[in-house]
Amino acid sequence: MPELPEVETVVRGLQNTIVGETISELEVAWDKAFEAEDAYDVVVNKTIRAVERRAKYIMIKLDSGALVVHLRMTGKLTPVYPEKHVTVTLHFRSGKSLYFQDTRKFGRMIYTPDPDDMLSHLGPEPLGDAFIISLFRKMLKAKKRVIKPLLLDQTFLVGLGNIYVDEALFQAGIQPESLSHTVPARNVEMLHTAIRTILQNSIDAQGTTVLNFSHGDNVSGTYQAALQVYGREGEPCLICDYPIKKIKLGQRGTHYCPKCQRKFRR
DNA sequence: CGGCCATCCTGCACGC
DNA sequence: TGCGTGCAGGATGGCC
Repeated sequence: MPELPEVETVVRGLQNTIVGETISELEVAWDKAFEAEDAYDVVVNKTIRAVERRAKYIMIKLDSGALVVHLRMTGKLTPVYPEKHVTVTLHFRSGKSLYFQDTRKFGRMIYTPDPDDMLSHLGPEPLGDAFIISLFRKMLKAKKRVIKPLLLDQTFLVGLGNIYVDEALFQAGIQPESLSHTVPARNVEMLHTAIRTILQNSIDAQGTTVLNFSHGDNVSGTYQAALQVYGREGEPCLICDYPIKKIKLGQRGTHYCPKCQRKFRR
């Protein structure tokens, strides 16, 4: 499933392939996948001026306004016609097309006249220069929440999905049920490093590696090799050999090592 | 405000 | 083998 690194990879690809293309036709095969305040044809005859990423959203900027795309779990944007599960197609004057393929149909493409406004509720970018340790410490202190659901909350911090959160908390030695404001500075520092390292490494890997995501915890490719707790319930911790535990937290499967990760509550 | 739940949707794993 | 059931996930919205 696409998390921030895969979205970043998609954006970089689109920057090289669709900027400058003019939309000649919009084809909506699955009605819920496309939203626009006005009629669908607002995008027709508009030219793509830039493609940017914000959080896990892809912003396809037009002469005016933008198409904001969220791939959710199974969405893909591809210039090659996929046989199945195409929800939206952008046809270009050049004769080329861009297909939004989405097996599970959770993904959305939304036309908005003001993309920055639409995405203004989102938290800071973890890989941005502004995301420094002192800021992160303040952010965690300001909330009194269970840390895992907090890190998944995109209005708090963007980019982390269920898999990366489990991995980052493991690397930082923090038990997922810990309360955000009680985590010691040392562990906050480790968490900050873990989040940035995991995301950056994953972006770097996707530039050169074809990752094959199949389903749930059945993840293959180099990505899987990097997973230390996610999907490893009952298997030995790579540090201490104690069996990895799986619990339900905020409706999400949560994996951690009961020995290596401390529960900070006060 | 925070925690919890359902919702969306499909494919896959599991048990009988 | 074949069927039914449950689970996985990101984001949103409703409820208490």
